[in-house]
Amino acid sequence: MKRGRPKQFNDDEVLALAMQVFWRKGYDATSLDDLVDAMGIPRQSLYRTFTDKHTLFLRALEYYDQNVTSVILGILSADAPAIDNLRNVFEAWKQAINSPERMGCLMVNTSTQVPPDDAEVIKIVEENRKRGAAIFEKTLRRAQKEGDVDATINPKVASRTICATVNGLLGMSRTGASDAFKKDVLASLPALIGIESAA
Amino acid sequence: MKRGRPKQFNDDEVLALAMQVFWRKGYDATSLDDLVDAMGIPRQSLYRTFTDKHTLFLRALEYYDQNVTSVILGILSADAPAIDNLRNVFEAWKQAINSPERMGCLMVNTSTQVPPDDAEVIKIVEENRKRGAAIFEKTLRRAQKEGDVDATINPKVASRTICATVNGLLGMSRTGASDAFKKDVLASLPALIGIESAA
DNA sequence: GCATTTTTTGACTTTGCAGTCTACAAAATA
DNA sequence: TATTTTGTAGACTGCAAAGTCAAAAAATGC
Repeated sequence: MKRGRPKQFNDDEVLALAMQVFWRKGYDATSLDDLVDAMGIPRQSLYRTFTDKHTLFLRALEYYDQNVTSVILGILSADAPAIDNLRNVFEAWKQAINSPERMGCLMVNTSTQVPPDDAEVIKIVEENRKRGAAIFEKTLRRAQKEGDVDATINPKVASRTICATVNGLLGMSRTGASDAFKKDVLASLPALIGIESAA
Repeated sequence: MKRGRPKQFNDDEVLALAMQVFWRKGYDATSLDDLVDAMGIPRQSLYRTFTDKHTLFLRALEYYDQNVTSVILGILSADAPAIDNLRNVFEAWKQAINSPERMGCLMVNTSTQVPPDDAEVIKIVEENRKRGAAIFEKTLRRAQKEGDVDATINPKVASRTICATVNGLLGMSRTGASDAFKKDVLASLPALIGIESAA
């Protein structure tokens, strides 16, 4: 049997809190005091559980991938007509871009913040993006097969373009792009895959 | 006549060097030693001339606006058929996005790096973006008047969408988006204003 | 030449950070 | 109840960073 005092916190719960801080402030601007305050655990417990700041950041990126990005991927992979999944993901992006916290996307933020020599972080960010674009493309191909999207659309080009556009808008949403600006860009996404805008 | 020992450097020249460092590394990751090394001036001269790190950053953003962004605006404002200006600006973006230094755009980088409460920086970034989108839109309207762009294109929506897409791609170019990815997205920009891709 | 003004120079101070140490508390087993 | 294990608490350390100071250097004006 396991002996000793049990932890008074749940690793995933406090990791989610750390992720929030990194998301809002970025890696460099986040101090250990910020993390300790937000996570609500003693500094020593943080080090015992997560090794150090950089390792905690890697864990936070993984957590984001598995708990935030995965929602998007789940929408795209839903057992429904592909066209519905595409429309739903547009709606989900709209929510993220219009969220009042204006935090953007942790992966997008990190991609312009990471130093060029931090291979571990770059790898996570790149894989996250590639996977997102790939699943969007796959869903788009299915929508074409199901006859809901024009077959002349190039699914790889369209998914990459949409990925870039959404990335850009997520970045801009942090510095207060206007509602009109965001609305215009969001409304033009459906046209990129040759379908009518919902609104 | 002016008295005292003359400066051994030119303010704008060293400001350009400081801008390069901020552009490559970002504000937080840039130390004063980095700046002093790159600018090639004594630390005290830096403080005398530019007050402090944050003020120097503001000056660097302004310098970027007036010397880098302005090139883009100049292309769009050239005394030539608007359609030519639009095609030329697509080409200029292509150059920036494919530049081997992979620095992206200082304004795009800053928009995901700036803390939410730094109103001065946010204002400069936002104005830079607004002005860019506005001049693109103006040129697009002129191209429509000149009969080279389909009149059914909504110039405001199209310019905003292109702005978001280019922003996204500039951000991605820092973490090594593939050449194929960048090429696909760049090639789909002309379609957003209803014209054929050059390549 | 000498006083005055401004820049240079490099050492200095201060601050804030990541990470560590130590003493103690709590909870589980025996 | 003693023992073991782990957690908590917060002071501490070392370092790198931003920013300062005072003396020397280089120019001008009297």
